Amino acid sequence: MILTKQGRRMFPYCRYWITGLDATQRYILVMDISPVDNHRYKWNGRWWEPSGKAEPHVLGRVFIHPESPSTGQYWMHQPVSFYKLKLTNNTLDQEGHIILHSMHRYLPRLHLVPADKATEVIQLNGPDVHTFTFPQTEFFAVTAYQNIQITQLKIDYNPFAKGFRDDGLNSRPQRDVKQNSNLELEAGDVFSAASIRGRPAEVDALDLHQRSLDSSFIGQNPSDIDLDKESFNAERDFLGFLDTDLSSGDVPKLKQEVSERWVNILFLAQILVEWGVW
DNA sequence: TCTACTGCCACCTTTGAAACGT
DNA sequence: AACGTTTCAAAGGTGGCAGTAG
Repeated sequence: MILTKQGRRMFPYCRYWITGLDATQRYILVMDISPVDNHRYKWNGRWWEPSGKAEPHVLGRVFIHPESPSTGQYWMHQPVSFYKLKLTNNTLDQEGHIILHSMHRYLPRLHLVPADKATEVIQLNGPDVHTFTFPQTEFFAVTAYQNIQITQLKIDYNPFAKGFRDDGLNSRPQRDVKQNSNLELEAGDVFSAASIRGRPAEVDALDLHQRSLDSSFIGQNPSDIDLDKESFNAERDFLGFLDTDLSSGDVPKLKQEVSERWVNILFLAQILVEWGVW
């Protein structure tokens, strides 16, 4: 994820499906981001490797979902998006963005706080607060991209970066493509590796894109979409989020089953792993 | 000298107000 | 007058790149 002084949105952002809440109970949804370990990292051209001790983490910065507090019924009737969350490396930030350090490794955390238990200071480690983390959402914070494949992935799927696509006027100069011709081979390897895992050998980027578009709204009927004021078109939604299911009974717990949509995200995560960037 | 960071830029999407048509 | 659609400009988000700092 890119950090800037004025704050930069996460992309892909986190979006959660929540079920099993008490429909009438009001909840506050809070997201924060915690360091995964105590290392600073560097990119050696192929993978991230530890490079010294981590900077002290800036505590106390969280993102409270703007629609909090809302009832369990409200949170469950649509996916909950955190696309407005912004990251910064400015330790003097006054905007309330989440402060992270560049070249460090982080994991987003979702906290479910019963509203009637909430005081002016939300205690995220309180007994009634349920915290969820998903290893798939781990990321490295940087101020400039280290890996051209991640850059290209974001350009391809972030609608705000459309101007940098190959068919755009501001596309990456051809010389870069030539310089990185070895990356094309690696990308080919990725899809070969994908086919080994049960995907058809003919799968290509376009196909992958289409498959994901097709499944972007699986399980979401038209009324769901109408109800979702933050609903986006399929292209914007594709890869625009790290989509995650939560489920709960009396006590929330992780949903074991995975939807086809989630499989898509996992598949893409797998690609990034193949690339050596996750 | 090298690496990470910063500020500015062009290009894009989103959003909301104004203009227009029914 | 009320409502719906279209247009347009401003705001905001994006990565690239050159310069700067350590």
